[in-house]
Amino acid sequence: MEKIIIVENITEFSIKQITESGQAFRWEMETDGSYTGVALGKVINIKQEKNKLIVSGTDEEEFNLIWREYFDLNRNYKIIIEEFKNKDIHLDAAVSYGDGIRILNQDLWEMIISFIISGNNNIPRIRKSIELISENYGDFILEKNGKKYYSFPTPEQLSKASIEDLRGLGVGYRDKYIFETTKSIVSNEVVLDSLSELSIDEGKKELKKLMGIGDKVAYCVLLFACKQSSAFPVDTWVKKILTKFYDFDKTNTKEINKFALDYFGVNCGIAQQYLFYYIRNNNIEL
DNA sequence: GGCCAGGAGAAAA
DNA sequence: TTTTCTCATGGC
Repeated sequence: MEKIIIVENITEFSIKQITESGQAFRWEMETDGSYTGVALGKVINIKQEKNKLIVSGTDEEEFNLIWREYFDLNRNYKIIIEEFKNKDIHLDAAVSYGDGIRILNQDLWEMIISFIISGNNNIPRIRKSIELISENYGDFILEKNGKKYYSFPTPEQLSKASIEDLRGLGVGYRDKYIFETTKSIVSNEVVLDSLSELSIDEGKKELKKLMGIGDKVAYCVLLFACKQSSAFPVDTWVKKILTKFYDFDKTNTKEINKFALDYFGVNCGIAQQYLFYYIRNNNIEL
């Protein structure tokens, strides 16, 4: 019998918006409107009814210990959103459209590989590759409704894959990046344990030692796995946002980050997520 | 059939 | 130091 708990009084939270906003790749909507996700080596299902969550696959103790932090429920979004709403009409619209988005606190290693795959790629194909990697190199967790779920492999598990093996999973030319990065982690050439304690600049510098990680991917990793809400990833969509909404067309990463921090504030990474989701899902005049 | 996708590395300027 | 070219792949 599966464990089911009910969590009440959850505000500024939409499981749909959170899992469909392009920050996580292993959540899927079920036919009943609930969402099943694989994260932290576990499988959980969440059905949301306004401010109430019906969560299966965990218990209260584990929810408070792990999932509360994963869903960033310890952060007060009311204050952040209020500040964004008063910033300008674009961010106001983006925040309204993305109502309920929170920045997940995901596994560092999984984010590194996931966003290496994301480069010059599209979200459905990124999801597909991550799924295949998990099926082939992760651990079997459980079977539910005829579907088997696998954890994301550890660096040691993934190190068993050759470049050719990885190419077979649809990652394209990123096969070498994944192979080399995995090797760097397994050999302790780059140590992930204390990465979250570094400053944002030091963290980026460390991450960029890994093959396949540049400024954009490093900021995604820092934002989605290291609680660096000032990390401001700039992809093709955010570039459009900056030029069209903010008349800012500089391409230098340092200058962009200075602008983002000065204008949006210390939570510019969170602003970025609302804007990204907004422009990506609306055909706004470009 | 060219263009695009949550870019990065290597070569060239 | 900054710009340009190339990379694998599926969807349109």
